Amino acid sequence: MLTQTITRNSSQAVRVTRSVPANIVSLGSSIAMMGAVMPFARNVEIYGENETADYLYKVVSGVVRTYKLLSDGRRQIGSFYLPGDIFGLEFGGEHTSSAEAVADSKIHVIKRSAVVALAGRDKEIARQLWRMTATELQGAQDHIMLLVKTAKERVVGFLLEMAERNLGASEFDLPMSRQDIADYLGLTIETVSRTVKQLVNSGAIAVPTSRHIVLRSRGALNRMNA
Amino acid sequence: MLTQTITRNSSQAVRVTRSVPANIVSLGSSIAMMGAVMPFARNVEIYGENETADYLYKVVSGVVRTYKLLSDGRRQIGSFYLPGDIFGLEFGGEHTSSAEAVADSKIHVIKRSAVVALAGRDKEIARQLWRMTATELQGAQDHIMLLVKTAKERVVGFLLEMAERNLGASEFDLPMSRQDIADYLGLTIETVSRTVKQLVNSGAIAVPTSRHIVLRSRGALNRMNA
DNA sequence: CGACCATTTGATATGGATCAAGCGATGTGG
DNA sequence: CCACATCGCTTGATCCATATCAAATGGTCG
Repeated sequence: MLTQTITRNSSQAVRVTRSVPANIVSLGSSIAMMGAVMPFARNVEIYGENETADYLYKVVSGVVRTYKLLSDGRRQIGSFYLPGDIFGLEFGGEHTSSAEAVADSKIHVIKRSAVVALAGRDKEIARQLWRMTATELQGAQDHIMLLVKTAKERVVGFLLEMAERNLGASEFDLPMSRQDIADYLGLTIETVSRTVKQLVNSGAIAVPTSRHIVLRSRGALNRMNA
Repeated sequence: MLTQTITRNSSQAVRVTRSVPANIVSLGSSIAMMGAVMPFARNVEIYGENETADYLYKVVSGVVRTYKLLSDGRRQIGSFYLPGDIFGLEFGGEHTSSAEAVADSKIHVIKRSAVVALAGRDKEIARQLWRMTATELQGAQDHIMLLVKTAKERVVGFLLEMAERNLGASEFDLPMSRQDIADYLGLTIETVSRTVKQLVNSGAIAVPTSRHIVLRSRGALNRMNA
């Protein structure tokens, strides 16, 4: 089912932690000054499930997917992370999913211990760590709702979600493959492909190239979204 | 599909907050001394989706389900909460699901503001709030993995989860109906019923009464769990 | 006892998976 | 720079797991 390079990228982030003023309020901005930016090529693993979570990550450019495998090889993608998104934050010491670059990406890598230490001193940072986990939870709950819907509803839900992530644009590129979409939605690529075609035929969307989506009728899409 | 009493329980928790020593370490125990225990009858709503999250809750006895409804009435149960479990904690101000008593239950109700205030003073409490959210996240991720499996795998997964929650006992009562199980697993009650029957026929479990489960072969069950 | 609700069982329908092939774009080696 | 191999996506034919529709059974409570 999957054909992916499992080449392990073994280079490590160079530690560039600087002394950080105590009144930092935004985790995102404090992250910007801690750690280093690393490039990851398409399909390269960023971390593996059950590995020690020594770092957290912020997408600078590109896209990342997190996923879990079932024993028989079925893959379930948990989330896609776009530029600006932070991922890999765990409460416990281990990653609960694997992470890979969907496309060539630049990722800010920050030592977890540095952030946790910062949170110990700065209540606001601690609060933001909590909020990030809460946001992830919200996303997982939305994902659950997606997975109990029909194929058409799942695809529509996915496209609307991607549109939102693109600031509500009604035209955008999909950075991930049909297989990625299928594994995110719990469908097969054939079903994704056929469902997209249906949406095109109904005039709700246009797909000038397979990776480019144009939302033609939000109304129709929202109605199909249950 | 659903037949449930939507009687709103309008009584409010009496505030019984006492002054709490600053060195409290366990959120669970601090909760035990804040707020009041309230009874909720079977199928009575504890809170509704989008309501202001003024309280959080700890199950003293009985069982609670949280759920969301799709516009057409399909219900997805997010979690079941058993005695000792805390639920209803939100990072933001609103509940993201509704909550109902599955059976007659006693619930400890705590003012959220009291806990948040406590967390502002006590770093350890703040950390526990974060951990609770992380635990919820973990549960939601496990739920996602359940929802992409076959019907048999879902039912087996559910039974193993319930066994774990009963301290690993290989014999336990199900406090919830087949409809609740179906709505948790994203299946119909007929499929749940038939799948359970299959497991009985294969000798993996016994079901002396519909609400009582005996795990006969963990090995077989684990093998079926993918 | 009788009514009601939960669960099971049976018959049939169907959405999405599977199996198989074709097509178009992309990149690579000669 | 072309030719061919490869990869990602689509399309078609068929199958099957689960839903749906319908009815019977069982359990519980007034």
